[in-house]
Amino acid sequence: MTPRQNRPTINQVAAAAGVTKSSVSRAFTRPEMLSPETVRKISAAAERLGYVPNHSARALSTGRHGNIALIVPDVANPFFPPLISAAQSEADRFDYCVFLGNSNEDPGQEDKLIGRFAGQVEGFVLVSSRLSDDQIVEHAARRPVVLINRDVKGIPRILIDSAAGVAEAVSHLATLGHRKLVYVGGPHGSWSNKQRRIAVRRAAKDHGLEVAVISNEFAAFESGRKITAAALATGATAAIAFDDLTAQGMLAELADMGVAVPADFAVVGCDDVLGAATYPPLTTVSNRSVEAGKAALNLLMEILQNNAIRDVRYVLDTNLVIRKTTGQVKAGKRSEAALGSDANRARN
Amino acid sequence: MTPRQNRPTINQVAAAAGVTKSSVSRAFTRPEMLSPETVRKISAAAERLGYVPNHSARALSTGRHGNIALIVPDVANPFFPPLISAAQSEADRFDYCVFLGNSNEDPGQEDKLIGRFAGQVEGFVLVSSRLSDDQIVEHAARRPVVLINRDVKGIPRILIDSAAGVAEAVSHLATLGHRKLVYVGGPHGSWSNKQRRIAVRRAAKDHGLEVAVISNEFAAFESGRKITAAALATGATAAIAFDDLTAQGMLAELADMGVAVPADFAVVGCDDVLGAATYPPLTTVSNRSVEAGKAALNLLMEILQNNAIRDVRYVLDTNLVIRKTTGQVKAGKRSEAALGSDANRARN
DNA sequence: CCTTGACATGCAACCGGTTGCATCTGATGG
DNA sequence: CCATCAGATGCAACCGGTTGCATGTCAAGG
Repeated sequence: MTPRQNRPTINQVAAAAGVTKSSVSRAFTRPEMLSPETVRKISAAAERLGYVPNHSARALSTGRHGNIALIVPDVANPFFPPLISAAQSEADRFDYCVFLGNSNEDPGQEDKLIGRFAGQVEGFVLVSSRLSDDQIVEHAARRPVVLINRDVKGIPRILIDSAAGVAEAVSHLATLGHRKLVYVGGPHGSWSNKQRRIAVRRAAKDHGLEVAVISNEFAAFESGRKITAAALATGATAAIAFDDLTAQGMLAELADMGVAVPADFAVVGCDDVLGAATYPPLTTVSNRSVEAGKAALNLLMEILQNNAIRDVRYVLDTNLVIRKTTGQVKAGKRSEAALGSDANRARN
Repeated sequence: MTPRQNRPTINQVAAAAGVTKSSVSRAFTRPEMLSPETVRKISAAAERLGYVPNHSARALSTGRHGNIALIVPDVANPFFPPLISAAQSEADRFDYCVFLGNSNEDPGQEDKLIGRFAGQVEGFVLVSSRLSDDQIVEHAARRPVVLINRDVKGIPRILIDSAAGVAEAVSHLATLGHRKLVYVGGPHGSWSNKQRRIAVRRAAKDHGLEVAVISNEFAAFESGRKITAAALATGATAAIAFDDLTAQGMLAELADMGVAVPADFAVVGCDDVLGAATYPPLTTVSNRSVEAGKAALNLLMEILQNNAIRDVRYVLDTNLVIRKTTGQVKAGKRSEAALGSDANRARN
């Protein structure tokens, strides 16, 4: 019933080469233990038969699977694919296979996926995990875990520090004459969101700017559109959005409303996932997701090799990429900042 | 040395429940063979110990891994993530884990990935595979394979028929008064590219339009920009691009060149991956990638269950989504069509 | 020439499940 | 009351590798 393909086994190779299976096994894993001639003989036989070691059998006896799992909240969010791709290329260098999990922003789903993968991976990379700190610690106790954009003490983590870029954005807007900003937030469980919100507040304070905060659970084009009216109602003359998608949605909505960007309202995105592909090209905070993916994988590999978890906290800096959605405030706009702040739904 | 976690094994559960491991095994796989009371006893013991069956051990003895592999040419191309996400959700329903492979448009890499995965998956979904037909047939002989956007006889396949949408686009452009079109191509090995090119040619013939074809190996924003001058030089008044990314690049370049869209030049994309997010919002051919991903997975699951490969060829229709990058040809433009066709680099 | 030890290879147990067959029990029917 | 049989459970082999230890060989050293 089971559609077992008749792939040759180690025994068949052994028979063909006139040795025992121990030698065949060693020819593949520790050839230096064998005489060169034996290795050659075995390789030839293996080649001839088309032998490929059985992954499950090997995993069963060694406990190492040669697999890792990468879990992201939303594959379709353009922030993640380049990261996924980079992580995968790195894994490839180490001959590891990558399971991809899509938690769909749902902690329950994320937890379930981890459970499903747990039996056949050596470690996890959790990107922008939506789990609680406790859950993460618990999982990390079982298997090596590396986090990206999540700051949990004791768990190795790669953090993209958008704070620096966001601060630059605020400073840039201040220089352009803006007096009141609105920060349009992102998902609740997101470490990046919290970090950006705090960075906006702090930098604004340094520059003596007013800040309104609007929360917006789902980061996407459509929700960016929806939130735009509320953003305008705060009386701010510029918005810093949680991410480029949100910003892009705002641009579309602003265009439909006849609000000129950047003349009447400035917009800054975050993560630079759209490049110069928006209209007008979006001023945004740079993105280090490729490096983050690469670094996370290398870190995980190192941990797996040394079998020792170091408390690493690796921070990647960002900076502002100025394009065309920010500009000098119009003369009349500054005074309006004082009005209409009742639409704020500030969170801390 | 091996960091084997001390997860409880079937033997420990057996001991705790006072039965043999056969019964524990059956309690999980064929509970109807056991008395309800025994099942209850075993479940309780398993629960208490936190027992989870070992995936590798199970795979070793049954030959089924509960894994499948999904291979795409470029994770970062926005066409694929929604498909990946959809396939994953479906896999989840069947308790399957998904390996993701990124071939980076390279047949060699794709082949290598398949080899790496082969030992631990029950089947493959190859999306827009860049392998040769022979290679695909060869792999399909070993493991069940389902193709998306690749038409190989005898291999189950899901095809997104953009031909219908493309034909609609040509007809739409003809109605608007265009007399000469240019098709801006995509990757060589791409079935979709071939299909679209043929569809453009055929529909253009039906409507008595002239067609130039420009090839453009890598489908992306930047290459879309680069190809724009050549596209204009053909003397066409409208372009149909292999995909939205290419079209978006063309829009950016046209804007920089001061060519008004759609007044001076019309652009049609393909795959509708950008939604209304370009400026102007892009007229494009609809996309069925989510359905394709879902269908491919269900097909694969069916094949795995029935252990019989049917020669399925499942076609998903598309249609034109008219937005703002196509419009009536300006009076003076029609006559220009006859000129400047020396820049054509037509391929068949 | 015998001892010693390094090196190459074989032996057999083990990893953690699954499964065909044997065994045991108790109920059913003649 | 015994033969029969179905249902529940145990036994042991097997899946395909890895690895600690034993064995065998051969060259160098005393």
